[in-house]
Amino acid sequence: MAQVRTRFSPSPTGSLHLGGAHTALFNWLFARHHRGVFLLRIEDTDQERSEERFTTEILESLTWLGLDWDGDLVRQSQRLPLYHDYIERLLQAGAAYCCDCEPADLEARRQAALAQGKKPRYDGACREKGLERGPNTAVRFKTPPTGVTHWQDQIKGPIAFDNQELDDLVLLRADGVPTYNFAVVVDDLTMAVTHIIRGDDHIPNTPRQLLIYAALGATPPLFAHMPLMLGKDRAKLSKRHGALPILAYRERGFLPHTLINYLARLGWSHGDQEIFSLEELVRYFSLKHVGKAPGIFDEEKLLWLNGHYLKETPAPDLARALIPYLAPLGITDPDPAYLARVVTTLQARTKTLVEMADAARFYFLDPRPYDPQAASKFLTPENGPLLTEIAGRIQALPDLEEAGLTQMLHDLAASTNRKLVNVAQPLRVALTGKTISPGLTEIIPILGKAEVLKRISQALNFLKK
RNA sequence: GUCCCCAUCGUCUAGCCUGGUCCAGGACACCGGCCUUUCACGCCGGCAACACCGGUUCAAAUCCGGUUGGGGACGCCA
Repeated sequence: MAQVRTRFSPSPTGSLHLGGAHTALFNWLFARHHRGVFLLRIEDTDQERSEERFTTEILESLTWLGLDWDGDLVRQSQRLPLYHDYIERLLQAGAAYCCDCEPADLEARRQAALAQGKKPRYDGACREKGLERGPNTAVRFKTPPTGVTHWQDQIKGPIAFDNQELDDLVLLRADGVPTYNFAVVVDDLTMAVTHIIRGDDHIPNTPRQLLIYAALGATPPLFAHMPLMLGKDRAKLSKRHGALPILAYRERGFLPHTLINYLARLGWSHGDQEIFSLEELVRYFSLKHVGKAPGIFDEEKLLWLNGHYLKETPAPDLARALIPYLAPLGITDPDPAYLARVVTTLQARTKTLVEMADAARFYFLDPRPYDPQAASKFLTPENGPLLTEIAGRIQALPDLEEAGLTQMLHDLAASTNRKLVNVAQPLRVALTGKTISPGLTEIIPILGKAEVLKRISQALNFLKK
């Protein structure tokens, strides 16, 4: 087989969402698996709704996910002469014709048909008029009235449409801008795309595109329609399901590989395996194991995966990734070595980088003001002597080894006739301001003796009031 | 409405092509328990599905047909 060439072709009318990233990923994986080429094309023929800021955001999203594309970015808006060239060919061949029907009329006829329960389709009014190109004429495709258009879908299997179900679609608008179905064919043809992997909401477009390839005398690429990603209510994923732009997941503290792993496993599988490195995904990916049924996006599982990768990522790497999330809390320029130690204590306890940053707060900032509930329960006058005693013992410790600290806490519990938890909690609140934190014997060595003693004395001050 | 696609635990899925090894396996979530200085992690255990009806066959989650259900598409949007 010739070299595999796939493409991702978003339209810059909005942010890149999960669904788009899903298709982009499958195209990328397929191309990389076959050591082929992955192209990126911006479908900006809708001049009304396309915006440059969305193109920028889409590129940033793909880059963040690590989905790198080959060659230059292609923009449909810069290929107008090419489309006109192909329109001429179709017109010459008698496979297309000009149409001067009023858009408003067409819309009215469409609504009327729909209201009568009929399939809304263009009636071919201008088909035999022999109109010339003019300022108000669009160009339509002359769809064969009979016959069947079919293809072997690489995911769904054989699919067939009766040509009579298809109407004469507009190829070129009156303003000279091509429509989606036409531009896509010209682009995929000229970019030599071999496999079109896209959402199965494009299935109805496929016979139309196939017919255009045929009219052009070209061999069409292979088509693979992947199942759609649905929201909790089983409808196409959209904002109301909380489907956020890809970059919003970055803001919420997800690791890019979490998204990659999650998206890969939605609609595709490799036996029972859930966790995949990028290399494994590239190695194992195959259209053969892409399922046909739509999948529902499950944020719980995404969180679980992120928690998993938070545990797996080496602390120094994670520390670097955490820095941007610390800044909003007022923690800037943290010492890398210190931060890496901090991260080690938080990896198994948080599910996002945002949570981790929040949990890391006390390592850098004054634990005061204390959590009111925690303080009223544990920073009580009767715990004063206990805290004083703890301070004394820590002061006396030659070093802050975990084993020694554990021993000290147990000894103290025994000698003061308390349960260990009743020794630990007051100290925890004194050091962190909260009742929930990493283990005390992990925290103390990181904060260091001086800081620990300072925080205990601050707590003693507090409870005297 | 018409056309098209789809159908295994609540969710993601394995198995289906090449029927028997499946009274259906894994994961998330959930529920117990263990561990434990808090919270997590981890470990152990549990709950839970082949949409329905027919057919083919010695045998069907697996093949065929229909029904039902869900989704998608019907633009001078992509």
